[in-house]
Amino acid sequence: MTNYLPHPATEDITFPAVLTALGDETRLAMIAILASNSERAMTCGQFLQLGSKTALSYHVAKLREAGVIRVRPDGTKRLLTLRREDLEKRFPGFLDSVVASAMAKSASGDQEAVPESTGEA
Amino acid sequence: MTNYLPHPATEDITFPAVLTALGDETRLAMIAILASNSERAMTCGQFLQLGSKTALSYHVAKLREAGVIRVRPDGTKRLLTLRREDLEKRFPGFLDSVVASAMAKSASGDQEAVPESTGEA
DNA sequence: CGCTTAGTTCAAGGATCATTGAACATTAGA
DNA sequence: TCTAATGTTCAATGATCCTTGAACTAAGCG
Repeated sequence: MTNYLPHPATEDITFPAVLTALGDETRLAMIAILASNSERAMTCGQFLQLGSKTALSYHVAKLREAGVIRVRPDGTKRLLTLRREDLEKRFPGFLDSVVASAMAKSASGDQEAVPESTGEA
Repeated sequence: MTNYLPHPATEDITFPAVLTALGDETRLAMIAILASNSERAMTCGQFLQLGSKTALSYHVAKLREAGVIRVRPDGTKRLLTLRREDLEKRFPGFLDSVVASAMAKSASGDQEAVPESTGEA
């Protein structure tokens, strides 16, 4: 199994859990960054601007447990992706409106896309 | 001033606060009921199915402080309304997607519209 | 093996949350 | 004025949240 970190099945994602997971500035910023990065997978390390390693580990777990992101081990790293399709299936239009609002807010904070690692993971 | 209960101005409504306010089953249910009631004002008492008077008072305050609902005194009652236009101005499409998902979820719970008080308060 | 990179786990701490019951305030009606 | 209806406030309680630093695990490189 490439997938030993527990993720809820699509049908087990609940709306209050997703809302709660997104109702935190750090996590909302992570989602905005992930979305603005054109859906490319990102590592926890690429979010260090938002908090300490420990704090990020905590927030990543929250987002994963709520079903908002998928976390896949890759060497010593973790690759994070938005569960866009699953969320769209379950809560149509919701993620897009969240991302739009989250990016509008963080626009004042001048959120530039994270530089690509030219090769690959 | 008809409006002594503190409400945030439209431009002061923040996205994380709104998400946090909605990330609770009771409050989400209240929003779904308010929306399903065709935007008519409702009183706290009409939500007693969802919790005690004290608990409702608490949740109503949370929703008001986050800018999700407006609360207007009317006799001994409080009239609650969704701040639909303000939210739409600030987070376009968001409320509609939330209401849609919230009603889909509570559909299993068989949420019928609250009977109208045929006369008026 | 030894070292580095990347992230996790744990315990502790302070903050906020949601619920409860008792007491209170306000408005309206008899 | 007395009483009922509708909510609010307060203090207490147990749960959950977010952050921190220290210790740890796991993978890859030389």
